[in-house]
Amino acid sequence: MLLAAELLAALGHETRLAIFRLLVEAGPQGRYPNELSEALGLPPTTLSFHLAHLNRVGLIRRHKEGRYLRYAAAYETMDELLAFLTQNCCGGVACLSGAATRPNEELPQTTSPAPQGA
Amino acid sequence: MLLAAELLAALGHETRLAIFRLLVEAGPQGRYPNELSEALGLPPTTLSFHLAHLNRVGLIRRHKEGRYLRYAAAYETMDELLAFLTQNCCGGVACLSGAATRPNEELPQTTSPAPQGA
DNA sequence: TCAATACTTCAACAATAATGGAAATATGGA
DNA sequence: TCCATATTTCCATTATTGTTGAAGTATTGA
Repeated sequence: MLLAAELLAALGHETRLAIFRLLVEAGPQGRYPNELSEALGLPPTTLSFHLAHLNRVGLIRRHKEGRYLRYAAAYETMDELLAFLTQNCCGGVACLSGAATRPNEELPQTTSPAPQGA
Repeated sequence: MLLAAELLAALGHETRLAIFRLLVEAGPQGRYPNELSEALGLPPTTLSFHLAHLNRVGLIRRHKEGRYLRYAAAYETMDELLAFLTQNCCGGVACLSGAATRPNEELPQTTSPAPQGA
C-alpha cells in the first residue's frame, strides 16, 4: 500500500531529497554510498541513516554487490506518488500546468454564505 | 523561490495532507476552518497550527471575509512542485508513468566496477 | 457598548527525528 | 589467517515538530 504522506515526508528533507535526486540521475544502476557521502559532504553515519529511511519507505532500493553496496532509485514508487498527487490531490480540479489559468469549470460553486456553528 | 523540500515536508504529514486535499477538492473558493475542523475531527488549535504551516510555505492562502476566514488551495504552488518533481527529479530519467516499463534508454550505462576510496 | 462567535496565538509539554562518534559486521586481498 | 576497507548499527544528545488548553483578538448583532 502506498502511504503518500510517508513518501512525501521522506522527500521533505533537504538531505534526503538531494540523495534521491542523485540516485534518480544515476539511473537504474544507482550509486555507491561513498560516492554519495563525498558528493554531499555527509559523514557516513548520517548518510546511512537517510538511505535507510528512503529504503524503508520504498523510494530507493539496495543491492549488495560483493564487498560493496549500491543504492538505486525506485522509479515505480515515485511514479505512484506522482500519480497520487495528480489524481487524488488534483484530479477533478486540475492543479496540473494550466490550472491557475483555467479555474474550476466543473465545480459546484456552492458559495455557501457562512459556516454553520460547529 | 520554491523550496521543494519545504513543500514536500508540509504535505508529508497525514493531517496536513488531508487538509490540503479537502481544500483542493473545495476549489478556488476554499473552505472555512470550522468545516475542516469538523470534517477531520480536529480541535481548532491543532487545525490552526497546520493551516498556518501550509499557509506559510505557500500551499494554501487565507482570505479574510468579514467575521470569517477562508482557506483555499494555492494551485500554482502545487503546479510548481509537480513540475519540480517531474523535471528536476525525474526529467532525463523519466520516472513518470511508464518509466518502470521503459528503463533507461538514454542512459550512459557506466557500469563502473567499484568505488574509488573516499 | 456588551456578549457571542470564530479563530488565532501563546505556552508548556510530549513525541519524533536528526546528527555523528564509537563499535560491530562483512568482504576480499595479502 | 589477518588486515584494510566499506558501511552499518548502536547509542547518546540535540533539535525540531506536533498537540492542546487557556487566553487573546476581531467582528457582528443585540
